[in-house]
Amino acid sequence: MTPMPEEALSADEVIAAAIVLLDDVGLRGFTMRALAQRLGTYPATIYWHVGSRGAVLSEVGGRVFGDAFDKLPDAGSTPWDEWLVHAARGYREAGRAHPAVAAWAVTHMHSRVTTPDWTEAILLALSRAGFRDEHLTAAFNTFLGSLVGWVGVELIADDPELGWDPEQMEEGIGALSADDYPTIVANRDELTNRAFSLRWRGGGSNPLDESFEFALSTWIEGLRRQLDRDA
Amino acid sequence: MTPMPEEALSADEVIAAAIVLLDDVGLRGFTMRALAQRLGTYPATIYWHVGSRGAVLSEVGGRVFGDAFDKLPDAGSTPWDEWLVHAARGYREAGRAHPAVAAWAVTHMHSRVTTPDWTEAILLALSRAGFRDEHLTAAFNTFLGSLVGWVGVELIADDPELGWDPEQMEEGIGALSADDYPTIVANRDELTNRAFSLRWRGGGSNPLDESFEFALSTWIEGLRRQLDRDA
DNA sequence: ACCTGAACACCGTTCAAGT
DNA sequence: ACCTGAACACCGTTCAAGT
Repeated sequence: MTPMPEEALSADEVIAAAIVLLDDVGLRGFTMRALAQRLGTYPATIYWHVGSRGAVLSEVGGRVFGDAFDKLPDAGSTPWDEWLVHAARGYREAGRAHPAVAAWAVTHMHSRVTTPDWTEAILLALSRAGFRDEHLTAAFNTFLGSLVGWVGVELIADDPELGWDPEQMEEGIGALSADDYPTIVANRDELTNRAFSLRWRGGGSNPLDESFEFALSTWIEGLRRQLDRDA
Repeated sequence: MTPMPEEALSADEVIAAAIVLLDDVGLRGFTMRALAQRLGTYPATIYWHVGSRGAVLSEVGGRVFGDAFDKLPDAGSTPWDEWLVHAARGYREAGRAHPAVAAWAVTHMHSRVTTPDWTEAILLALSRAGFRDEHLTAAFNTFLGSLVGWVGVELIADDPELGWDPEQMEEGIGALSADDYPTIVANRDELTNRAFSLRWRGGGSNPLDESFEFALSTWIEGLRRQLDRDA
């Protein structure tokens, strides 16, 4: 398990340990000191091999979503809508396996995290669908932003420190009056812990599979409609 | 500007100062000490009036998006699709006015931030559109997750500390080969700083208006198609 | 009720020094 | 080239004490 103590540490080992640490303690507990300790070394060693905390997280994101990309079918030979479904599910599965990474990725989506491979493949799929020029850009941003954003929202950590007091939330939802909030009250059982903003368990322990599949087909049907409109 | 030194501080004043501080220094620079200093008091005073840093941010989110909600038309008398357009633009405008708050909201979307008012109104609009029971939940999550997530992705801070090295990114995009990344290269000028993952300027200074409107109509057309399918 | 001032237990990051 | 050990300049939060 632990690397041979005689061997020099490698950047790859740092990234791998960072992923495990993030899974164990979340974004908040992910400190350079904790990471160094797990590797049996000192914080400055991390800086030497990878760089700052942000650099480590970027590399982690690249690794996690890069691996997910490698499992996808070929965007050039799969029907575009089918490929987008595979891509979205693949992104979400990678996120679900490492929720802290997915949460971080929402607010740090640049080319080191969403790699050129992802970018090219999504653009290729949308291009094969028929999107061109500024419509290609818009369709790309629509798909990627909706996907990365939605999954980030779903995978909120259920960390009471961050403002989720389960009892208080349940009580708050229960106290909403039918006069002021008729639609919520009429659907309370259905919505509780299933609707964003009416749940107190994050997507890690409480995945919203049905909603995700619904959202995914909404995005793709919507994109299809945009093609019809331009044609 | 500054409150009378004789007057006791109020929670409202703390929230108001917090919003200004967040606008000035971003999420990273938003510390309890800095907030206390701006109010001419001590960190413990913040704790007495509002609570922890997370509590302050929750209240800030509630205020920012609560004010945005108050400007929306009535969800019960506006056509559902039209109302969703207003709601989405209102949310995004509030986010653009306070990007740090929007970025925080993505990973902290619970009932104190996305208030019951928002939840009720969106549910009402979707209910009037024809969504029922589990389809109502799914449509709600689709709309809110896509919206909050997309805007959060758009409004990434352009903070070089966080991994955006402009020169390095521009160089990286320029170095992509046409063999490996034909679609990116063919559309490079169109995509650079306009496509998520190929930009190095966040949505605060570089808004992606066209893509947002495209995304919004994609979501709504997609939802319409879901209704057709069930009917 | 409201605030002060200090303290506790941490952080990320840098750097001189070692091997 | 790779790592140690310590230091710097911060954090969020708590708490006894004041008024």
